[in-house]
Amino acid sequence: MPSGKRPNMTGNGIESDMRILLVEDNEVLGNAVADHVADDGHTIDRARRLSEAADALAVAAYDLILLDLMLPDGLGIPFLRGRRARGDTTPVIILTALDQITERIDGLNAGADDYVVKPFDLAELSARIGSVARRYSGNPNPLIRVGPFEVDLAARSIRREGRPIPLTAREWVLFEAFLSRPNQVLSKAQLEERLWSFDAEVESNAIEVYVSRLRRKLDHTVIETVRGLGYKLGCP
Amino acid sequence: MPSGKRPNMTGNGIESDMRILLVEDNEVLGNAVADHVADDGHTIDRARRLSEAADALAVAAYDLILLDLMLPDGLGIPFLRGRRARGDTTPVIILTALDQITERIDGLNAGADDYVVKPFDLAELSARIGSVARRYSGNPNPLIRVGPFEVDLAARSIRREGRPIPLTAREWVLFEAFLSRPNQVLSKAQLEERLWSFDAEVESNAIEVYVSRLRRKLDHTVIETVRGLGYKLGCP
DNA sequence: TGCCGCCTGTCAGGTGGCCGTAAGGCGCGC
DNA sequence: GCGCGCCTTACGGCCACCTGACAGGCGGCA
Repeated sequence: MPSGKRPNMTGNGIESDMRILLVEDNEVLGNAVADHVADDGHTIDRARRLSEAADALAVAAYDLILLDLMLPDGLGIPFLRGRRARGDTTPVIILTALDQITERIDGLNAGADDYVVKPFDLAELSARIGSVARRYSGNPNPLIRVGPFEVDLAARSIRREGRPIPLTAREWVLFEAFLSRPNQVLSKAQLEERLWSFDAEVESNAIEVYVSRLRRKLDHTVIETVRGLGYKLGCP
Repeated sequence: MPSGKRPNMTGNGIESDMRILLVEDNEVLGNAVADHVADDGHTIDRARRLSEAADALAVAAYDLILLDLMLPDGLGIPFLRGRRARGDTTPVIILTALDQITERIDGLNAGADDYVVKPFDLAELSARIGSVARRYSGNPNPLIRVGPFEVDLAARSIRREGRPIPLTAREWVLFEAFLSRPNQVLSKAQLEERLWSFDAEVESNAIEVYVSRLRRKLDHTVIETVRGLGYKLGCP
């Protein structure tokens, strides 16, 4: 979620313009939705298959995704689940023709924020978009900037130039540890205690391995080695 | 690293930790937070009502306030707004329950720097505290000026005109030794004891070598030779 | 239920930096 | 000139660290 827009999203009912990705292969329905949403003042991009959606999401950050569940190259649910698993927290509204409870539940379980059932009233879609916007405007997770990265602690996500970087549980805890004591050297013992609580029976170079993995995923300059003492966060 | 248990070897002996005021009436949550924050190395004071908080703030300066919004003698938002109106800029992190969305937004508008939603992960709280520390870090750690150098003992870093100068472990310990006894001649025996504890026998000109290395990295005038006695820090 | 993929902790090989030593040179005092 | 203390450079050994690889575990999915 681009921070520049957040100040407008005060949750007072005043919704700012959002950048929305519409994933829908049906031309007629898609065009209608796109026009309507654009009329509402939002910026909308269009994807007609999951692969196109993935490309778009890799390039830019969106405030909301409108996701059809049946695409030419796959189903929306696994797609959504996969993105959530990788740490992407972009709000999602599901557009589904399958008026079946199980699909809806699957969708919400997979991490969707809301759904509308086709055929739907465009005014209802506007209302749902507004609802999601309001919900997230009431939850403007503060972003922390670390070098080129934007960290959202509540969402447990970290992005570089809008692109989310998936971290595993341990990797995240480690990174969090560095964030909690900026500009300070953390010894391996301190980090071990943080990662494995007190029952630390880790008798290997696990810390080194996780530091290595973090560096590979983020940037090799993010974590600085202080020989003989430990590690510290690189640039502030 | 031999022994490594000397407090002055780690550079963490100097506290760059924050003084934090926790304003929270819930005993269980408050104790948990207080313990965890203390474990992070910060100093924490406890207030259970706004009146106590006001008293504490009148007596001492704090680096950070953790503020619950529902206190027995009033709400946190007006309290915060009042302090901001009076020019107090102490960073504030709001502790709020999930269902207090509007209060959260009011809180940020009232001048809070961040918030965490109860129930929150203590590790996340640590990270947010670190974040606030970094955001407000004009000087998170006390800087010592030695001639053209800026020394940050906690971060174990030394800079010249902003450019960091990397020091090895031994070099740093040696430099620290001079810093701890400014304007005083240190004999080679004293320095050896500091560098190699008591046990290790060093039968060479190691001290001379390290002094030379330090001079090359820093400046040839930083360490003065007192022939026959030892060395002393150059600049006053 | 069984299969498969991801996470996790461990290990070993490799490497680069740090460390202590030694040796040669310089300058000061005698 | 000579001795002594100090400075500097060079070098081999060692160790902290890095990273690729792998087996076990766990959960998701068919």
